[in-house]
Parts: sequence; structure tokens; C-alpha cells
Amino acid sequence: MIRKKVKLAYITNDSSRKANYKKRKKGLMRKMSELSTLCGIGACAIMYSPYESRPEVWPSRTGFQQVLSKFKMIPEMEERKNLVNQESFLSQRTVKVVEQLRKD
Amino acid sequence: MIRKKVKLAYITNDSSRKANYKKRKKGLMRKMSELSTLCGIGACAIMYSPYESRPEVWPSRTGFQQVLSKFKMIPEMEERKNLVNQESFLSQRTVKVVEQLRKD
DNA sequence: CCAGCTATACTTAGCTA
DNA sequence: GTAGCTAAGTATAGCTG
Repeated sequence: MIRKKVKLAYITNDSSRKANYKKRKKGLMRKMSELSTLCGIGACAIMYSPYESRPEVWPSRTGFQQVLSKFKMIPEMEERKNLVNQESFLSQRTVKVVEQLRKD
Repeated sequence: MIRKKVKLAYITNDSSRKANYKKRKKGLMRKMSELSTLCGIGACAIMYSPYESRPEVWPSRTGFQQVLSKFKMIPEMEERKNLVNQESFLSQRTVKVVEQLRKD
């Protein structure tokens, strides 16, 4: 059972790649959950893969919304400061995204 | 240098919590990058914390859009199948999110 | 194909400067 | 506050059922 060093490159073998994806996705989800708990922060992630019929979303739909709703606060502050750099712009777009989600 | 076992609970000490957040956020970002490279998938994450003035977004704005644009494919398929469970509903909302982002 | 195992690779808590 | 170290602890590659 010799584990190769991770080579940071696309896994060409189909089944290996899929298996790898499933394992790492699980690990990633767990880590997000941990970070969220340990530091009391909001976070969310979306992953798309050809191996699954649906995008993978963390956290649950409810949590997803709760997290996103918090983002509203930040962009509003940025806006008041009248920042126009790319990053604040992205933040502002995120607000719009939040609004859309909250309409459900 | 005795490292305590991770207790999965909110870190009450302010500076410890912030330091922890920064470290784990970095690790999470790296893992997302790895998964994306290794498996050729699209993924994105957003993290909000009181320790930073802006939400943390992975990957870059450009990559973020590229990833989200891929989601369009899946929800459209779900829609055709006329699925109405919560998960497919979420997928459909994601489409809307994508549309919003792509207007930039 | 998926779940479980376990040795090894990687991550990171606590510390130092 | 930030950056870097290193051992304790965790994740996971390759394998097995």
C-alpha cells in the first residue's frame, strides 16, 4: 500500500478521477463545516462535476441562504465608501445574487 | 509543542479564532484548487467573516463566472425532467444566480 | 460501481520571533 | 498584527470485499 505523492495534475483515468472527486469533495465539505463551526463564520460552496447529475452545494439550502444573506452587509459598506475596484464590484454583484436567492 | 485534539466548537479567544480562520481558509482554498485541477471540475466558494472587510471568493472573479456558467447545463436538464424536489429547485435558482453574474 | 481499511502524505495548533 | 516552524493530528491513495 504505497501511496504516491500527490501530483497536482488532471487524473486521466476515468474511474480513479471520479473516485478521487468523491473522496475529496467529502473532505472539503467536512472542512467547510469545521471552519464554519470553529470560527463562527458563514461560508458556502458549489461544485459542478460530470460525475453527478446535480451540482453539489454546501451547506444545505437553508444554510446557503443564511450565509449569503450576511454578505449583504459588506457590499453595502463598500458602496458607501464608493469603492470601484474589481473586488468591491464583485461584492456588489454578490448582493444581487443574494436578493435573487432570497426571493424563494 | 503539544497540540490539543481539535474540539469541534467555537473558538472563544478572539485572536486565536482569527488566526485559525486565516489558516484554514488558506487550506480550504488550496484544496479547492487541487480538486479542480485533479478532477477537471468546476467549483467555487464564498466565505464571510468579521475579520475581513470583504467576502473571500474562490476562484478569481473570472474563474468564478466560468464555473457558474457550467451550472447552467445541469439545471436545464433537471427542468426538462420536470423534477420538483427541493434539490432540483435549488439547481434552478442557481441558474438565475448565474444569469445575474453573467450580466456584468 | 460503492464502502471500508490503513499506511503515508498532508494539514495545522501552538509556539517563536 | 504577520510569518515561519514542527510535531500532532487528519485526510486520503491505493487497495480489498
